[in-house]
Amino acid sequence: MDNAPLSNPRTAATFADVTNYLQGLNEAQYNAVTNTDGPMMVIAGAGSGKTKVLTVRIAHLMASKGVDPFRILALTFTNKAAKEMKERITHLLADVPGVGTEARNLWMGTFHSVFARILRSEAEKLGYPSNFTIYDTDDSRSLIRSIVKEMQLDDKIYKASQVHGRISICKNNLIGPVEYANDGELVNADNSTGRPQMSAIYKAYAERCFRAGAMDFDDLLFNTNLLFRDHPETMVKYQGRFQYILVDEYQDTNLVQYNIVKTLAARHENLTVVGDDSQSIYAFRGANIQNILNFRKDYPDHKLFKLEQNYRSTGTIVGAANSVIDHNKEQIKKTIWTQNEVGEPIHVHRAPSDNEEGSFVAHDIFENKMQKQMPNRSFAILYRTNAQSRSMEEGLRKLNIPYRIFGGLSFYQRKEIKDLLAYFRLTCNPQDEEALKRIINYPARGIGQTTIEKLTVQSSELKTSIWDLLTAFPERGDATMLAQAATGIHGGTRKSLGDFVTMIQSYRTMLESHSAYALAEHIARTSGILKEFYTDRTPEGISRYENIQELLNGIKEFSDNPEADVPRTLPDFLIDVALLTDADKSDDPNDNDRVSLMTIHSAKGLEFPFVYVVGLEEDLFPNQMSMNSRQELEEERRLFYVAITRARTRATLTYAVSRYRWGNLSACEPSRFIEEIDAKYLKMPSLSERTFSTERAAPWASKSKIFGRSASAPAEREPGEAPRRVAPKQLVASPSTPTPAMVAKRGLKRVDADKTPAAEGFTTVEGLEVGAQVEHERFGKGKVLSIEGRHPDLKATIFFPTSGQKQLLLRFAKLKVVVG
DNA sequence: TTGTAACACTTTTTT
DNA sequence: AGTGTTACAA
Repeated sequence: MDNAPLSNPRTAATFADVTNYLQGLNEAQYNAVTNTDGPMMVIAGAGSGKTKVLTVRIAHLMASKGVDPFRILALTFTNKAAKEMKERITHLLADVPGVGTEARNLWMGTFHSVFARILRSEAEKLGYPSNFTIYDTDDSRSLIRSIVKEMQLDDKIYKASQVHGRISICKNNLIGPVEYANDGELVNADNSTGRPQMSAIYKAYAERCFRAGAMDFDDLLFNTNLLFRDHPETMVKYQGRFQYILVDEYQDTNLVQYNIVKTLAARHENLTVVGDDSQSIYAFRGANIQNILNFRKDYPDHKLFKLEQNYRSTGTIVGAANSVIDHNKEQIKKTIWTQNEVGEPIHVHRAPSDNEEGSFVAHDIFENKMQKQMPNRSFAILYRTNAQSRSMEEGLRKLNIPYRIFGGLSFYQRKEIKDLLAYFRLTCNPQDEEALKRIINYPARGIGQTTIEKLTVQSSELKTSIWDLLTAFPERGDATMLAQAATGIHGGTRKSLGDFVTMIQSYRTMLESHSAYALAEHIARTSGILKEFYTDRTPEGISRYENIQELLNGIKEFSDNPEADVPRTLPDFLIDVALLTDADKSDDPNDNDRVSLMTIHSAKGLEFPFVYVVGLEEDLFPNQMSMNSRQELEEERRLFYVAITRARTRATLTYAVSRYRWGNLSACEPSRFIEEIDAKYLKMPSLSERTFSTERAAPWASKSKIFGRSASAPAEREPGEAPRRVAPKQLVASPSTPTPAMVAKRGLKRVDADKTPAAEGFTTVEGLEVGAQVEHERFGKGKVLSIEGRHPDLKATIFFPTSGQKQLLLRFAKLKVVVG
C-alpha cells in the first residue's frame, strides 16, 4: 500500500539494526514514529503514509518502550479503521515476544465508541443507568416532534430536523440547555427568526432524554465532558490511565472532542495529533480547523512533523489535486510531491443525462477490467450525494458488475431491524420512550393512537415515563397512579397493555441469565415479529425475514466473539450497534470483489486504483447548499481534493448535461472544479462537445431555477478571480423532447421494476399505454382503457375479460405488457 | 382501530 | 421519487 522505497540512504544505513517494523519508513515518517514523548503534531498529506506512521508508532511504543496497551488511547475516524489498525499492529509485532497479541487491548476506536464505553461504566455518576440507550437521529427527531406537539407549537416553524440540528451544534460547542437560555445572543437570534421557544424545546429535550435514560450521539461526547468536569476524581483516573494519546483525522474534530482530548492529555502530555487541513470536510457538524491552530497555542513546545511525499498516486493525480487545492485561501502551506510515475491524464467525460453517465461509468469499468485484468474491487465510484447512486447502480446492473453501496439506508436503519432492536432496547432499558412508542402496538395488539396519546399526556403531567405508568396499573400495585393514568383507558385496551408489560418484564428476567443471542432469539420468536414476516410470502416479507435472520446471526457472532474476555450481553450489543455504520461492516471474504459506491465523505481514508468522481456539476458539486460563503465553498473544494486523491493509478471525472433532480428534469452546467484543475493534467472531451451554446436542453427546464447561478454569478465573483462563463439563456428544443406519456412511463418503470418480483415474471411495465395488452398477476390478460393521475399516484383503467373493468394504482399493480 | 388514498415535504455530507 | 403523515372510510 504505502510502502516507501528505501530511497533515503541515511534511513537504510543508520537504522538497519533496529527492530524490523521500523524498516521502510522515510525520514519524516521515522522521526514521527520515534519521537515518542511530549505533544506533537503530524501534518500528513494525502497518501503520505499516515496510517503507517500511526500503526508503527503504536507498535514502537509497545515493543521498544514497553508501554501497556491498556494505557494507549487511539481515536480514529471509523471503527473499521480502528479494527484494521489493530490488525496491522498485531502483524507488525508478530515476532516480538510477549506483545504479539496484545494489540487487541488497545483503547482504540471512534470518539463515540470509546467514550460510550467509558460512559457505560461511569453513567451512574451522571444519574444515568449504565444500560443507557443511545438515541439515533430518528429517535432524536421523533422525540423533538412530540415535544413540539405537546408544547402546541407550529411544527412548520419548529421543524424537527432543524431544531435537532441546532441542538446538535450547541452540544458540539459545549452549550448545554442552561448555557443556551443564558446566552443572550442565541436567544436573540431565535427571537428574531420567530423561534422564541427554541431554548425551551432544548431544555425539554434534554430532560426527556435524561428521563428516558437515553443519550443521543452528541451526548456521548457532551456528557463525557460533563463527567470529567464535574467529577474530578474520575477525570484524574482516566488522565492517569492514558499514558499515550493519539488522535487521527484531527482536522475533523470539534470543540467537545478537542476539550476531551485536552483534558485527558493534561497529565502525561504525550499527545499525538495527525491530520491534514486540506482534507477537513466536516465543518458542517462542528469540526473546527481552528483546533490545529489551538494545538500550537496550547502546546507551544510541541514538535511538528510534515509528511509531504505521496506514495499512493501517480504524478498526474498529485499534480491535479495540488492545482485544485491551490484555489483555497485558508490553508497551511505544504508541498505534496511524489516519485511515482506520471501516469495517465485525468479523463473528463460529458454525458447527456444522469442515466447515460451511469452507463458510461459501467462500460468504462467493464473495459478497464478486461484490458487490464483488474478485479472489481479496484474500482470505486464516488459522488457528492447518496441519491446519485441510483443511476450508477442501474448502469452496473445492466452489465452484471457486482457492486456494494456504502452508506445511504444502512442495514440497521431498515424498519424491521429497528423494530426488533426497539424490543431489545426496551428490555434493557424500559424507560426508553422512543423504543416503547415504536413497538407498543407492533405487531398490532389493539393499542391505538388515542391510547398512546393519553399515556403520553399523563406521563408528561406526572413527569414520569410511560413504562412507570403502565407498571403502576392496579393489577401491579400502585393504585394512585392508576386513578389518573387509567382515565379513559378501558377493558380490552387495559388487558393489551397489561400483556405487553408482562411480556417485556419476562424478557427482563432473562437479561442476566441468558446470552445476548439466546435472549435476542427468544424475543424475536415470542414477540410476534418473526411471525409477522414468516407468514408474509411476498418478496418484501421474505427479505425482511432474512434481514432479521441476519441480525440474529450478527448477534450470535457478537456474543460468541472469542476475543472478548467476558461474555457479551445484549446491552453491550446495543451500544455497538448504535455506533456501527455501514463502513464498519466487515467484508464477507468470499464475496468482496465488488465495485464500491459511496459518498466522498465516506471515502475518506480509503484508496482505490481506479476512481470515478461523478456528478461534477454546478449546484450538485459544489452543492447548492454550500455556496453561501467562501468557507463553505472551500470545504466543497477540499471535498473534491479528497475525492481525487483517493485514486492510485487513474481518476475519471464525469458530469451530465441533464439530470433528474427532485423528481423533474433539469439542465446542468459542468462544475467549476473541473476548470480549476490545471489543464495539462486533463483529457477533456473535444471543445465543440462541451461548448455551452450548442448544449441542448429541454424547454420545460428553462423555467426552473437551474440557471440561477448563471443569472447571479457575476455579482458573486471574487475579485481577482477569472470571470466565469455564463450559460446562454437561449435554448434549443431537444430532438427527443419527452412527451408526458414518456415521463409517466419513466416513472412507472422505476417504481414497478423495483417493487415487482423478477421471479414472477412481472418485471416491467415498459410500453404501458392506452390500448396496450397487459397481463395482471391475479386478473389475467386485459386491455388498458385509460391512464390518469400523476406519478406516483398514477392509475390505469384496465378491462379484464375474466373479471371486468378495474382501476389499478400502478404503484402497487403487478403488471406485464404483452403487446405494446 | 385499522386500512387506504391523497397530500406534502424533502434533498448534503455523518457519528 | 420516494417517504411519511394526515384525512377519511370501513
